[in-house]
Amino acid sequence: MTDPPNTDPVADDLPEQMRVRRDKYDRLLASGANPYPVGVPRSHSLAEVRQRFPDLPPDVGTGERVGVTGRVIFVRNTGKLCFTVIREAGVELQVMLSVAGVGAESLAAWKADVDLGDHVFVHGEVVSSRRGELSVLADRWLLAAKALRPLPVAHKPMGEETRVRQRYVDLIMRPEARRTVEVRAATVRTLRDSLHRRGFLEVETPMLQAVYGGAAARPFRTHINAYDMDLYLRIAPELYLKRCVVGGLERVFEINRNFRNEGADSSHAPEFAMLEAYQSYADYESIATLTREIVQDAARAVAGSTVVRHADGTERDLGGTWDRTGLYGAVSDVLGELIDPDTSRDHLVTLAEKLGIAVDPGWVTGKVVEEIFEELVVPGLRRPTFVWDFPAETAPLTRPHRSAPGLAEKWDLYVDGFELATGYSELVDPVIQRQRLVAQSLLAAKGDAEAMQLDEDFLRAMEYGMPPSGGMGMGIDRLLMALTGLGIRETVLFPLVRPE
RNA sequence: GGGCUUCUAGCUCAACUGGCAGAGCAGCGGACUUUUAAUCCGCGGGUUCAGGGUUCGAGUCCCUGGAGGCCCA
Repeated sequence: MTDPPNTDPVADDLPEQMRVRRDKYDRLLASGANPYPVGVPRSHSLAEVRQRFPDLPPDVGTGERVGVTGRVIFVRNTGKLCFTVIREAGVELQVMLSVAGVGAESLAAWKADVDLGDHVFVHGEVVSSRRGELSVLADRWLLAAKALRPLPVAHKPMGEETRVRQRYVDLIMRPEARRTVEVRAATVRTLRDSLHRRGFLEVETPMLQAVYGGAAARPFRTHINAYDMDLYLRIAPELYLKRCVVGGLERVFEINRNFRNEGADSSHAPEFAMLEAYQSYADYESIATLTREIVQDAARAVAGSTVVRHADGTERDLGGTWDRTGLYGAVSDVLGELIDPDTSRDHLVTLAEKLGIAVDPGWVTGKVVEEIFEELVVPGLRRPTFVWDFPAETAPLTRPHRSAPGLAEKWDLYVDGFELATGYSELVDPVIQRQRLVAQSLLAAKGDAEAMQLDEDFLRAMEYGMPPSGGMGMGIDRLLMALTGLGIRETVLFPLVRPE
């Protein structure tokens, strides 16, 4: 069923260019043509045509007839010979329509009915134009799908907001947008391959959780009608992946979305894809090697080598074994005085405030050190750098350092001034783990919105015995940023935006 | 949360101290059988983000709200 033409009162309010296209649509229907046929007899993709005739000299025919499709992205209509560039799957090809080829009536219909943005089918001989452009010289054509909205100007960059809100238009207009999607897909596939090659099993753990945990973050809350109870969207998969390790899945990973109810800016998104991997009988040293290797695998997959090229044209070498520094050592160096786990909280607060950091009175001592670190050291970490041995207080799921009191066996990996990944020797002692989580739940009771909940089932699992393990987590969006130099909103196809 | 800033034609942007709302591309009509952001002639296209206020007169000034961006926390 189709509405009769021009009875929609809204149609009168349409912008001129949409009204024009609506009128063409109506006219096509009235003439018995179908603006949205179920299919067209395509014989070759544009890529296949280009592949088959890579080096045609100018102004020759091939005798080869093909049926091709594509979106009209460029139109130059003259009296008896029309040139149009169509694009399909990122490949462009010129089509030529002439009076001699299709007849006067069909050519007139082409000029009257086809707009920029339409999908068309063109059948004809593969030729080259006098200027040497590979082309299909039509003997017939069909509309494959009418575009009712005009495309943006091809030669001026679209506004960033339009690009994000209407990614489909961005993908139509900007080959680079398509390329970013391809790079992301290649990266994720490579991560999976790298881990599978190393004997890891991919699992999927709950996103809807009655008790959230595994990170310090505010959750999103939702509700399940069947149980009439509140649930949380997960902030991390860690506690479930550790249950897997307890169960004997000794190398597991998950690539999936986490949700954190916090600020949204150029490097933080409320939902973000993350890789977490856990390996029995590994520790934070071997997990660092694993992390470096899979990042370098990803670089080689998208750039062909460990030297990646960023969107601004600069290059980053992600090869080699990467720098490493100790957290306390780095902070001591930049402050010019010794800072260690015994440094008093009062002194650290004084230093922090001198740096202009707004110190939250609820911060524990280790948190103050980390804030100073993030303020003074992180922005300078451009080359991939592991920062080792964090304060134990801020890492409640991490094993205490094997030799240094007050520290945890945790590293963070930084590149281009942001955190890319984190890794631990996992805490597997259920008694200490219970003490840590009880302490966290007390913080929560005192109003710390980022503190962890007490997950009794997780503790029960730990009490069955978890082997010594290493674990790591890495933001997929962050990895894309490191590989491409793009902002997070460019690496995500449909980032969250407020409704218009 | 605070400060600064932007929102005008389908798209990208102009419009001086408040004085007839414009350009390029896109669109419509016409010419053109080799174009590469074609060219030439002609023509249309606006709730200036929304609402209120000041004024003879508001895209412009003021207030409230909305959606972006940048900086700070």
